[in-house]
Amino acid sequence: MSSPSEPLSKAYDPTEVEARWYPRWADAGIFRAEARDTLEEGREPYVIMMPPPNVTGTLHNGHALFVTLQDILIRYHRMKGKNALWLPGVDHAGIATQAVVERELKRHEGQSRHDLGREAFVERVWEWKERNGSRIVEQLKVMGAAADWSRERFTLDPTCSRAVNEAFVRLWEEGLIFRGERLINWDPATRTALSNEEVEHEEREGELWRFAYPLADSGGEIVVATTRPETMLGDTAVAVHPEDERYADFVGKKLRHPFFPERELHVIADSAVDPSFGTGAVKITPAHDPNDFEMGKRHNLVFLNIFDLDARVNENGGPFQGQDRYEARENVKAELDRLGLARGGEAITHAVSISERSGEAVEPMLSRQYFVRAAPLAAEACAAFDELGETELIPASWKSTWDHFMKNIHDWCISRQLWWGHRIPVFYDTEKLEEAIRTDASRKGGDTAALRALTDDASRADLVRLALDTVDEDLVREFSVASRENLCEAPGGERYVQEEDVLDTWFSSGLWPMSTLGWPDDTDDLRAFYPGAVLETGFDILFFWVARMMMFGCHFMGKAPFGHIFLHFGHIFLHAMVRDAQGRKMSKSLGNAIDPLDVIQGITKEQLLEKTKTYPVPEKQLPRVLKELAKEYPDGIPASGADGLRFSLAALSGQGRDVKLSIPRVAGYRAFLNKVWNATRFALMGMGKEAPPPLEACRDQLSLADRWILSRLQAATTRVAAGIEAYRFDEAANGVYQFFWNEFCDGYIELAKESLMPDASEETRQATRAVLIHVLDASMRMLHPICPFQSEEIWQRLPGRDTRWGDDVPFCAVAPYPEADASLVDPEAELEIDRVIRAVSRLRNLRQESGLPQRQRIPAVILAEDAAVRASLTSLSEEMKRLAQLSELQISSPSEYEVPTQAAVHAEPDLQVVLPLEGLIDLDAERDRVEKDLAKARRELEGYERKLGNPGYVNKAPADVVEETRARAERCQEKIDGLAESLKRLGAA
RNA sequence: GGGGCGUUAGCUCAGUUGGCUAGAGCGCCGUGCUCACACCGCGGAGGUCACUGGUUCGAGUCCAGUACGCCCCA
Repeated sequence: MSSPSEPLSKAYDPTEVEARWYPRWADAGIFRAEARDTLEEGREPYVIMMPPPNVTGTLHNGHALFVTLQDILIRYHRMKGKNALWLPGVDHAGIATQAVVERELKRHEGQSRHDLGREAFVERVWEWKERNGSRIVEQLKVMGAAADWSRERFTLDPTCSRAVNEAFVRLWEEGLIFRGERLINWDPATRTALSNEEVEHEEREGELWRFAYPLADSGGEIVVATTRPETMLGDTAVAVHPEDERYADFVGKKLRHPFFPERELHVIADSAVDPSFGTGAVKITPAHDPNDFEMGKRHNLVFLNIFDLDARVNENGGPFQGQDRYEARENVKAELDRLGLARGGEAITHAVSISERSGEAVEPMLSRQYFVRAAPLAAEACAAFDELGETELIPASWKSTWDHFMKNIHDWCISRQLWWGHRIPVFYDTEKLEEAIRTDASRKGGDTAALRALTDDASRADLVRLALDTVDEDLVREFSVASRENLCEAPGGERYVQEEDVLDTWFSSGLWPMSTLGWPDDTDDLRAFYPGAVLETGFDILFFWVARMMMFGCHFMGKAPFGHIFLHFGHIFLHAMVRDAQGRKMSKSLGNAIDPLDVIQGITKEQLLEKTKTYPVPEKQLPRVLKELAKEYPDGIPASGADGLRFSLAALSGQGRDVKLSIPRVAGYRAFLNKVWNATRFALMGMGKEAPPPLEACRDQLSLADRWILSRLQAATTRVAAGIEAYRFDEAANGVYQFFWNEFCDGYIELAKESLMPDASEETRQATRAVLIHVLDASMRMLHPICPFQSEEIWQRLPGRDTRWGDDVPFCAVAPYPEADASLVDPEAELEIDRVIRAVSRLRNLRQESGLPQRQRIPAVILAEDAAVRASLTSLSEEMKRLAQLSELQISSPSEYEVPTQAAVHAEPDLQVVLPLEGLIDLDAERDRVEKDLAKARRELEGYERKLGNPGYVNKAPADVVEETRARAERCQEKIDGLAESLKRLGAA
C-alpha cells in the first residue's frame, strides 16, 4: 500500500486511492455547514436537498447520476467560498417498503401483516429499515458524496413527522384538505388507493366485445362494444352521440338489463361519445370508469359499485358475486351468449391503467378518501415561476409540460390504506358520532345501516368506519378533528378514534425542503438554508415530487423552495434518465440494472450473471436476458473507480433525455484518469520534495511554451466553470479532458521535456517546474468537483502544497476553485505555439505519407516569409526536431532556399514545410498528393470567392464576418501559391 | 385524441442567439515498446447533418410538411 509520501505507481489504482480520502474529509468536518456562517457572517448559502432514495432499495446507476451531478455542484460552490449544504436523507416509501416487509414475513414466517397486527408489524418495518437503511449511505460515501451527514433525515423522523401533522392541520383548517367521495384508482394487489401520478398507461392486447341491450318496451336492441364486459353488472345507462342519426330514435328509451330486470337503464345523448368507435353506442358504468363517472354526474345517473376491495364482484353483481373481475368477465360473456345477446368481437390494443407499484390493473372505484384541493396550491406554485420569477426550470423546455400539468391538476388523493407511513392526524369524536348518525338517518328517512349498528351496540371502531363511509359528508366533518397532537393519548382521549389510513409518501417528501430544516419552528437552519439554490432530480418525478414541493413551499413559507438567494434565481434542473446501451431504462425486472458499485469495483461476467439471476426477472425471459448480458459484457465490467464512473456520467449527461451508459465509453474516461496520474508522475520525476519557486517568481523567465499553457489554462478554467454553472456537465468534463490531455500532455509536456534536459539552464528548469506545478495544482482544483478522489490525492502530493496554501487549506476539497487570471492570457504565445504545433504536425504527416519509417531521423526545412515568424520558430527548433524526429531543422526565408526537385512539401498559409529527400520519395505519389491538396484548396477558395462576389453577402452580412472571409481567402490563396509552386517543381522533374 | 422530444461518422454523442467546406471519444486502418503513460504515442480513412419544400446573402441550426423512433398526459 502506498501513501502520498511514496512515489506514484506506474498505473493509477483507484481502489487504493479512493478508500483513503472520504474518512479524512468527513473527520475534518468539511461537509458540515453552519447556519451561523450565513446568519452572522453573511456567507452566501448554497443548498441542495438530496432527493431521498427509498429505504427499500440500493442505489442503481440512475442514483449514481444524481449523486454525481449534485456532488459536482456542491463541491464546486464550496470551493467558490459559499456556505454549501447538501442535506441527505432517505424516504420511507410507504407502499414499496410495506410490500417488501410483507413479502419477507410471508416467506420466512408464513404470516400476513394482519396476523401480526398493526403495532407489531410497524415495529418489524422499523427493524428492517434499521438493518437495510445504512446500505444506501455506504453507497453514497463510496461515490464520494460530500453530504452533511450530521443533518441526515428520514421522512418518518420526529421532526419530519411533526411537519407533516402541522401541514395537514393547517390545510385542513384552510379547507384545502377534505374527505370526499371520488372515483379513485384502487390497486387491488396492494389494497390501497393511489394518486393519478402513480398510475401508468400501458398498451395491451384485448378484445373489443359486443353485446346487445334489449329495449324494455319494444322489440329492438342497442349493441354496445366494450373491453370490460364484466362492468356491465354496474351499467346504469347507454350513451350515444346526440347527432348520431343511427340512434336518434333510441335516445330517452328504456333498456332492460339482462340480469337485473328491476334496474332501469336509459339511453342518453352526450357529445363525449365518439360515434366512430365500436358501435357508436357506449355502455356507462359511472362507478368504475373515469369517463363514465363524468357522464354520470352530467346526467344524474345512479353510481353502482360492483367490486369489493379485492376487485371481486360484490353483492350488487347478483349471481356473479364473489368472482374475481377476470373470472366474472368470462362468465358474464358466457351468460350473455347463452341469452343470445352476444354480438361478436375483435382483437384490439387499448390502454390499460396499471399500478406503478404492483403492476396490477388499477380498478377505478367510487370511494371516500382524503384529498388535497390542489388547484389553489398549484396557482401559487405557478406564480413562483411566472409572476414572481423566483424559480427557473432547466432545461426550459419542461416549462410547457409543467404548465399543462399544473393548470389541469386534479385533487390529490392522499389516503393510503397502509400501516407504514404517517397516520392521518384526524380523530373521530365518538361522543359526537351518535348525533351525526341520527341526523343522517332522519335525513334519509329513518333507517340506515349506521343507525342499525348503533342500536345493535356495534364496536366503536366499526361504528366509526361505517359512519365514515355512509353518513353525509357534512355530518362526517362534524365529528372529525384534525390535530397536531395525538388526541387519543391526551387526557380524555378515550372518546377519540384515530383515522386508520396513512398519508401518501409524497405528502411528506413534498415538505422535505422545510421539514428537514426544522419547520414549523423558526430555526436558524430554516432561516439560513431556506430556500435552496437548486433542485436537481430526474424528470420522471417532476409531478410526484417537484410539483408538491413547489406547492407546499410556496404555500407555507411564502417562498419557493428553490428560490432567490442573494438575487440569484433558484433552479430546478432536470437531468436525463440513465439507460442501457439499447436505450432501455435500467430496471431490475428487465435484468439490465447495473449496480454502480460493480462499475466502480469491477465485476466478472460470471458474477454479473449470477447477480442478475437474483433480480425479479420473469422466469421465461431469464435465458434471453442472460444471453444479452453476456453479449454486452463479454469481459465483465472493468473497475473504473468512483472517479471514473463520475467522470463518465458527467461527460455523457448532455441535456437530452437519455444518458446511455456504455461500458467501453466508461473505460475511455478511466484511461483519462490514468493519463492524469502519469502526467503527474512525469512532472514530479526528478523534482524531489523541494518545491519549485512559485510561478510569480518566474514570471520573467517564462518561455513561449510556458506562456502558451498558462494562457490555455485560463481558457479551460473559464470553460469548465461556465459548464458547471450552466448545468452543462458534459462541457465541464470535456473542458478538463481536452485541456489536460490534448494541450497539457500532448502539447506542453512534450515541449517542456527539452527544458528539463540536463543541458538546460537551472533557471529554465526551475521555471518549467514552476509552471508544471502551477498547472497541475490548478487542474486538480478544476477537476475536483468531478473526480474528488484522484484530484485530492494528486493535489496533496504536489511539492510545496504547504507554502502555497498553508494550514487553512488542508484539502483540495476546500481550496479555492481556480479563477481565470487575465494577466496570464497571452494571444501572442497562443498564436506562435499553435504555429509550431501545426508545423510539427505537417512534418509528421509528410514523413508518414512519404512512407518513411518513424525511427529514421531526417532533415527538414521550414520556410517562412516573415522574419518574426522565423525567429519564433527558431527559438523552438530543438523542440520541433525532437517532436518530428528530425536530424536537423533549417529555418529560412523562401528567397534564400531553393526547394530541391525531390522533396515533399506542404504549404500552410504562413509557412511551408519541406522534407528534402533525394531518392527517398516517390515523385509520382508526391505529385498526386500535392494535386489533391491543391484541388481541395482551390475548391475552398472558390467557396470564398463565390461569397465575396455576391453583393447580397457583402452588403448584408456583418462586416466582421465578411472581413473574416476575406482574410481566409487571402490565406487560402497563399497556400495555393505554395502548392502550385511545388507542383511546378515536381512537374519539371 | 392532446402535448413534448429525438433522427449528425461503424457505435455513443457535441455543435450557444443562422456566419470557417461539421467536431469529440470509442471502434477501424497504418505505424512506433523514444527514459510519464501500450489505460500510450504518431499518422490516416470515414458524414448528400432522416426526407421534401420554404425563409435568408447564407440553414445541421429558423418555419411548414413527411417518415421512423421514444416519452408524457387523457
